[in-house]
Amino acid sequence: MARVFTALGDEHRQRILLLFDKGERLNVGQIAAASTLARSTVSHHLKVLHAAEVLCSEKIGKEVWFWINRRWLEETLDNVLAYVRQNC
Amino acid sequence: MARVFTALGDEHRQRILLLFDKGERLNVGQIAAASTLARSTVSHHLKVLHAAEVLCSEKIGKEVWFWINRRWLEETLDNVLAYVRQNC
DNA sequence: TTGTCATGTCAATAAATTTCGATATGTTGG
DNA sequence: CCAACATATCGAAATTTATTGACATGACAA
Repeated sequence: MARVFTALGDEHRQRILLLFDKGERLNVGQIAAASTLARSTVSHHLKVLHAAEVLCSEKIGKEVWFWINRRWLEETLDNVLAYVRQNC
Repeated sequence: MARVFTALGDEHRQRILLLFDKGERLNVGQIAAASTLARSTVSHHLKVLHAAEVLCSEKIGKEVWFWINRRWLEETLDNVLAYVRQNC
């Protein structure tokens, strides 16, 4: 769960997340095209986001499609918010 | 707002935040004593947390007291959660 | 004023992360 | 099989962040 905050605590990764429209899936090429970073760098950030379970992915043919793990994000933020309300 | 995630995305800073009981105020000495890090390192992390507005501080005499900015934390998490629910 | 205590700041080093190009892997179409 | 394509991975360099002890500051008490 702590990994989520690390993942979200980077400007480029935040930009990547903001690319996604509601329920949209994007492949690496689309994400890289919208970024100023090199493809391999984008790949690195996607790995971090995936490891934090913020993004899900599925490989279809040659392409890998990513989408936001809304459920996990919501659950994590909800838990932290509940903790704050109860203990802070 | 993005700074909050950066601030929370560090293990040592998370530990520091978890030290605080509900509504409690702690001074730098108490926080440093509960940590394995050097005092100057703790001071650095407190600065980061303060810059992100996660912690408030007040100097009283020789000591500086810190406490959690519950309102800001709650507001930030609430906003992000609302965004996620609406756009993800 | 002098000494002590709590904390902040500085400069140097260490460690972690980011970044990129080159290369590898795996997939599809010819 | 071969070529073209999408993506991942590797290794090195660059950048950022973390870490520390030494020193500075500022408050209080004697």
